[in-house]
Amino acid sequence: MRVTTSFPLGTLRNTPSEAEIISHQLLLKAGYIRRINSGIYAYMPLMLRVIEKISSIIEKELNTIGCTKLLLPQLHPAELWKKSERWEGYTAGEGIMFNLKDRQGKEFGLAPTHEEVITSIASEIINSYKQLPQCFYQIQTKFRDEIRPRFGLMRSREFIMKDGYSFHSSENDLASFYEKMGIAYENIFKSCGLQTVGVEADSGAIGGASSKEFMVTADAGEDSILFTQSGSYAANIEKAVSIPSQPIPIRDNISGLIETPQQKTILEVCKNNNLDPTQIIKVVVFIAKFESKAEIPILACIRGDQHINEVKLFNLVNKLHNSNLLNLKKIEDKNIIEKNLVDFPFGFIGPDLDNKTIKASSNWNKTWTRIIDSSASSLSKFVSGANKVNFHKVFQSFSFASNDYLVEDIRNAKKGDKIKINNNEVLKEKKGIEIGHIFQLGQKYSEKLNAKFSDKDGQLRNLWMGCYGIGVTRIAQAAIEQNHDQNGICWPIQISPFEVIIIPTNLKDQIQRDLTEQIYNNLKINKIQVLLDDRDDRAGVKFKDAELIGIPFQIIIGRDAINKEVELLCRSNNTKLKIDANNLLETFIKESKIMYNKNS
RNA sequence: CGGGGCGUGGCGCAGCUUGGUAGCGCGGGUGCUUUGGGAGCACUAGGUCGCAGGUUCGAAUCCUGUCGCCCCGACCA
Repeated sequence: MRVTTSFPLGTLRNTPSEAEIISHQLLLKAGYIRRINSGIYAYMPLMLRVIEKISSIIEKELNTIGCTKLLLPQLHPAELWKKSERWEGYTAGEGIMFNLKDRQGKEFGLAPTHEEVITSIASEIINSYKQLPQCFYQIQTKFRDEIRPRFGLMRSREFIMKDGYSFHSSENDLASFYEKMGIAYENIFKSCGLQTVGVEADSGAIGGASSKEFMVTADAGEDSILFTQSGSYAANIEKAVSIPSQPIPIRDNISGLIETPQQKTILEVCKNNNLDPTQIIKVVVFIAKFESKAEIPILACIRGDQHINEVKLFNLVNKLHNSNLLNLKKIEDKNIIEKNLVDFPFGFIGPDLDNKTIKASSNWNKTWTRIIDSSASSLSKFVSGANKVNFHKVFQSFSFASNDYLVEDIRNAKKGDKIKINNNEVLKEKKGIEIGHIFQLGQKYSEKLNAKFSDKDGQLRNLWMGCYGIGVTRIAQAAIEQNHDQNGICWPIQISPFEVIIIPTNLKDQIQRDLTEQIYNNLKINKIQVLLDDRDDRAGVKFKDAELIGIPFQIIIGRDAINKEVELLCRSNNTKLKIDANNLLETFIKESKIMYNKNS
């Protein structure tokens, strides 16, 4: 490709002010993307080549394990999503699915994901266990009405995703395919030149039993990963399980009511009464709203020095009820409290708060669902709210054993926690960018969409399903976050838009021009992906742009052209080789091979 | 949705306090010079100052409303 005739670069001298993180700034400055609207971007020619590179790496790896590529519609009829009972949750309120009506008033959604469509197709074309297993995938634009799009392609409203769906005759077969997919994912990310870590994850709104996320570690990441140094454990903070520190034993001479005027926070209570946060149980109040319109008030109790993990709590509450949980909110708003509660001692609530605090006139369920984290339930003597304004209380040998209480893990694991009692390894924390996520869905969708097959015994059974996503455009940006320097992008060669860029320093020099053409044509004939910067600009301009756009190799043709000598420069480590033009192709092939092998 | 910031040519910004009809750097075009690290000189094109009202002889500037973008959070995955 020639820059002047077929591949305008569109680089900028100044960094657009809208970009906060380095990868986003570089994508804009180097002309890879242009913003059209919040969270909506155009992929410019350079970017499209990166996307195509990543896509073909994915395709190659997935085809190897027997997956089949197809392309599904992006406009989905609401009825399909109503069958899976996700329409409400995905469109109402804070749902992420863009939706619209056609001229007849029929409802549609713009696809954020494709479980419904693929399951409905699978149910039609898969009849027998003999056709299983089967895995379909596609690479396509997804639409998500993100509450807050940010950081360019990291969280955008339109993005390119590889999504795959597998179908199995048994849970075992699903589990083993899931493992195979995990390995394929590792190969894919390695082939893209990325350093990733696989972590246990929450399966969120997609649902299902087991799920694993693949993270690119980077400070700009939106997720937190907890892991041990040895690699024995790694999980998303939303999912991570750990052992909290030992509580400090509470002193013997304390009992009964403690007057705690205006002391609404754990810290204030501790400071004024010579207590430690580990001796206190804090009670946080939530309201859970379900698709069935049911509203259930929740008391969540946890040791004072620990924090509630709302994802864990959400999943738990969701399981307790046979309707979908739409939304779980802390109760803080005065109006909501006044409308639904009576004599509510906000700031002084204990785990034994009376059900009578819920007003008869309220829409809420009239019993508190009491969920106790095990960090709290293991305390036999502790301090908590006395359910009376300005008072706390010492609970002596209080037990959470009755039916009123549910003891579960709703605690946020944190760095410094141990993962096993007899193991001194502690958790460390890093930020990560989620670029892939694999799920064992089980039969959730096949059941709702009636996708069955005949098993060996002639019985109709629900298909077992897995689903597997990779953020293609997100990989591109994450790769920049991991591979750049002060001068610009340093693409891993596997996903670079070109392998090499030719920079003639002075095109007015006939000798340089001739040598440039000769080298360019020779590389092209030999199927090297080469960009020729044939702009009649000064050398400095072309050097700067080449560094900015991050092509891994530069061939510089300059004064020594008269001696048939050129330079081969490596972008990432800045090493320069002076070579005879006749040996250039050979040397380049050798050097690029080394780089391909190093990265993957 | 709450908090903060910002909307002035393709990009980065100044001007606004104290109203007088828009400016700088980069980028673009033409010419000459220059040619291995974002060149120099000269000329030049390009802006309903986000939008709508209002105040005023006169509004980028003051007032009201509105839309949008970015960041933090909530939320979401």
